[in-house]
Amino acid sequence: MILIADDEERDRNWLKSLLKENFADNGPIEEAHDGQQAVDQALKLKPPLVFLDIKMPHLSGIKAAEQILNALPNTGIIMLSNFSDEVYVRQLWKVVPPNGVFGYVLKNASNEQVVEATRAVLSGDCWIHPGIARVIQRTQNRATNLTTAEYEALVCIALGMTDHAIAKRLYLTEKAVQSRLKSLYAKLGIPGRGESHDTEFNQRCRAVFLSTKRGLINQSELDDWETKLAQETKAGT
Amino acid sequence: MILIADDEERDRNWLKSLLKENFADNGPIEEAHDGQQAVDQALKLKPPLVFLDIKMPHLSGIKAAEQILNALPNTGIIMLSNFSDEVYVRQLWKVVPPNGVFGYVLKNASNEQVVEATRAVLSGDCWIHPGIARVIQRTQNRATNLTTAEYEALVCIALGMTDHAIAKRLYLTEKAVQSRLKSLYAKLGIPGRGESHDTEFNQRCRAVFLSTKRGLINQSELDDWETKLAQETKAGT
DNA sequence: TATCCCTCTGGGGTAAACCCGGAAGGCAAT
DNA sequence: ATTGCCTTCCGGGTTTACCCCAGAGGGATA
Repeated sequence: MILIADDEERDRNWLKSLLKENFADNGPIEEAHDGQQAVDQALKLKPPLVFLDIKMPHLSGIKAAEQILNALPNTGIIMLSNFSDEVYVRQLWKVVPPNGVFGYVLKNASNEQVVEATRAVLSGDCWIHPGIARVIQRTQNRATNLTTAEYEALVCIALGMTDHAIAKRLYLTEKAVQSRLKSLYAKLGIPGRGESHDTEFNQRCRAVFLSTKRGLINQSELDDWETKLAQETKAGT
Repeated sequence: MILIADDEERDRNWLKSLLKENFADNGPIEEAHDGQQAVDQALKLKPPLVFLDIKMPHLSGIKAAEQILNALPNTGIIMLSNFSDEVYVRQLWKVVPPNGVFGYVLKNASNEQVVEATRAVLSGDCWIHPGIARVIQRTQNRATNLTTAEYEALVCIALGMTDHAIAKRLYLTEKAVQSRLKSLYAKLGIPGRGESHDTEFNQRCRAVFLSTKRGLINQSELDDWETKLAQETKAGT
């Protein structure tokens, strides 16, 4: 029994036919169309292996994985993602138990790679797509890894908030916010006003650009944050 | 004879099998792996119909279409895209001849939609994916459509440039840059400092956020702009 | 021709974003 | 406990981005 959760029909079909060819003895293949269905199906059917697309309506693949692993820690999880976004690796690291079994494959992976990953997870190993190896490296590097404080500030400026608005929202001084931003700029390697005379940057926008480029943040995540923000400010007033 | 240009093997195979099933009498199906190959193949084979993925290495689908249409104006073009990004519609509108024959389908289209689009273009009609209908509407709406000047400014702030840097680059006054930005903010509907007391925004970052959300700009386009920028500044000094 | 819109220009002001140094707190090491 | 290190926070300054006003030239439309 293998469960596939993906909102795109084409990807589901592709994966299903691939699994049917190579893993016919692992029982039937079930499908889910969003994160919530994936959790429901997983808790009911208790499959040993679940494929989860990261970007799904209602409930992201990460959160679905969290809920599934809470109830059934021995479930093997293979995440599917379109991009090697650092946001996701970052979140996933917090969710997966230290010795959990999981795989991470990009959607542009070859068929062989997917089969390999599936085989690995089924036999209790992990399989990480080579494309995100350096991303994981970066999340563990002191000089470039962002702290939670810096990450919060990053999300806020990416949404277009002012220092004052960020301060009010996070219960900080404006100075504290600026301090966070300052260290954020430093870690992203953005030159200040004095240095690097040939290229002038608006650090705030530059930080957003570079972070998006490196996959520290991405649009769909930001959209989630924005709706969350709108709800809280509505409740707050 | 039908030519398919896409850098993703999976998408090529999907499209190829789909075409073979439904359009077997249209001759063989040729493939290209990037934009440059697509142009070369098209000029050599002169196929009546070409599928072009927008996001390809070396040469984007848009530019490939431009070159192909320059040499063979009667070629039918069907663009493939992952997202309903306004940038592309914007560019495509300039490239395609007024009465040119083309289609635009998103990659999450159903098989039926692709067949429909193919049939339409082969018989001399256009086929536009419903998902981007409103985008096209927006590109023709006075109040929300961005002018070239505003678009240039948008790209620059998205890259993280300061007013001064933008002015120097576009040979303008800082005042002119600010003027462009002001009208840009207005069209995006971003409130200024005085108005809307509950929500404060850094207009600059907010503009980038909203534009990305609405598909006016996207990361891969910005990356292209940045390399172009780096080259020109290198040549300029 | 008259009208509209876009764009650039100018002066002059306010508030926000950024720079400097310094100091309180947690954490690890020895 | 002391020393170091890092993160986070604070205060006093400078620069940049944004605001309001008004006006003029170019281009398209009618």
